[in-house]
Amino acid sequence: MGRRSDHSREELRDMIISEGHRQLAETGYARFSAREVAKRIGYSIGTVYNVLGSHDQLMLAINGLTLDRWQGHLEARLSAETENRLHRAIQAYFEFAILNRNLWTALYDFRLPEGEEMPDYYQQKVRDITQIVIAEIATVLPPAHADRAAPLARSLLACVHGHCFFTLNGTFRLLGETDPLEAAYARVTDAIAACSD
Amino acid sequence: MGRRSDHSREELRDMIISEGHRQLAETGYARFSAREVAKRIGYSIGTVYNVLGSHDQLMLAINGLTLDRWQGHLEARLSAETENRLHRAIQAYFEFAILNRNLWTALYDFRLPEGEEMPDYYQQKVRDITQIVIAEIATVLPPAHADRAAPLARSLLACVHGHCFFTLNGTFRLLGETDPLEAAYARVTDAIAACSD
DNA sequence: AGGCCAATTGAACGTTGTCTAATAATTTAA
DNA sequence: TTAAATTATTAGACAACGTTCAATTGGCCT
Repeated sequence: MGRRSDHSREELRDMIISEGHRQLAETGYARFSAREVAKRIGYSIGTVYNVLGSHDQLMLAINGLTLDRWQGHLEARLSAETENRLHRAIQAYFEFAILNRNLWTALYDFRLPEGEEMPDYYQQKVRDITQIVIAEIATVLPPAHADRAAPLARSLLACVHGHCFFTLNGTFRLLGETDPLEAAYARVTDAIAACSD
Repeated sequence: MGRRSDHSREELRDMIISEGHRQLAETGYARFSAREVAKRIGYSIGTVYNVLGSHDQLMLAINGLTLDRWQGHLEARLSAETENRLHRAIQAYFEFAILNRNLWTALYDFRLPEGEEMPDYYQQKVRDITQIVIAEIATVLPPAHADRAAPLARSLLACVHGHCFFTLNGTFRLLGETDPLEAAYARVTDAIAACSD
């Protein structure tokens, strides 16, 4: 067959990515397959490669979509919340990861070959999410220490990430930790207290 | 051919695991292949499967070896260190991960299928490493708060893990963080200070 | 109508994990 | 010392994967 009028190239790209997103959520990164995506949307494997370029670029696009959803989730949970916004943010972090286990895990399972950098559009998404956290940290820090907000936010992001990661990969269950969210929140309040001496 | 007298079953198992370990260190988890391991030790792929059982069990055994090395590295760096042992421990954590990037990363890239638990021998190795950290935390905590050592150690392990993870996967570089080790150490001292109020 | 060109295909290739029937060597039994 | 049982090892088969690409299809323009 040749040109098909029912989908533009742009629409087809979106179809592939969103079907891939759906499939990744179901099967997880290890069992994800571009062939299966092609089959499900009724196109051949060749078309997927013509439109997306490679497995890596497909994964990048899918993970990018996950980042969008994650940011949306975070903003939704944070909107109209006036007190304890930091606790709410950490809760939203965990919530998204647990509700979208396969998608969230794939963000870190997938890596470009050594030496290759993430494309700009992807890097920007990561920075955007980080910026939300920086802003939240800035509001709870004394104005005199406003310059500490960015490095502190990066560090606390890593800290919360670690707690979330150990929750999902079973390490915390193995070690007998029963309330990882509160543990993460405790580390955040400790750090802010230390910075507000 | 049949039985070969030059290697006992036990020796062959060790050969496979240590050659797999070597190959994992070189190529990383994504490109690791049991077939290649077989080729390098001069046995066929079938033998590897007869001795190890499956790709998953081979990975488990290899990651178990990595955990052994990690614990050894940590103990070596900590031995005969009398002051600032906690700082030294975090440094050793980062050092091992950076020096053995592919091996360390594979500890978290590899996961058993959903629902399957890590075997006991593997869980015990994780607990053993954790116990070292618990002991270190206990020594810097006021005796009155000795019961906080275990949960605090778990949480700080997750925190340091997050910093190390973001260092190796490029997130920290992306965000402009230049000294992740000291950031992690700051979080640890903050937590201990808060617990020693 | 005829030709151009973008879109699409599916077969081909090399690689992977996994399984299994066949084979070879060793140990045990007669 | 043979014969039988046991164990170790192999290589080929299978399905699935990512990737490439020559061939083909069908809409568009002149």
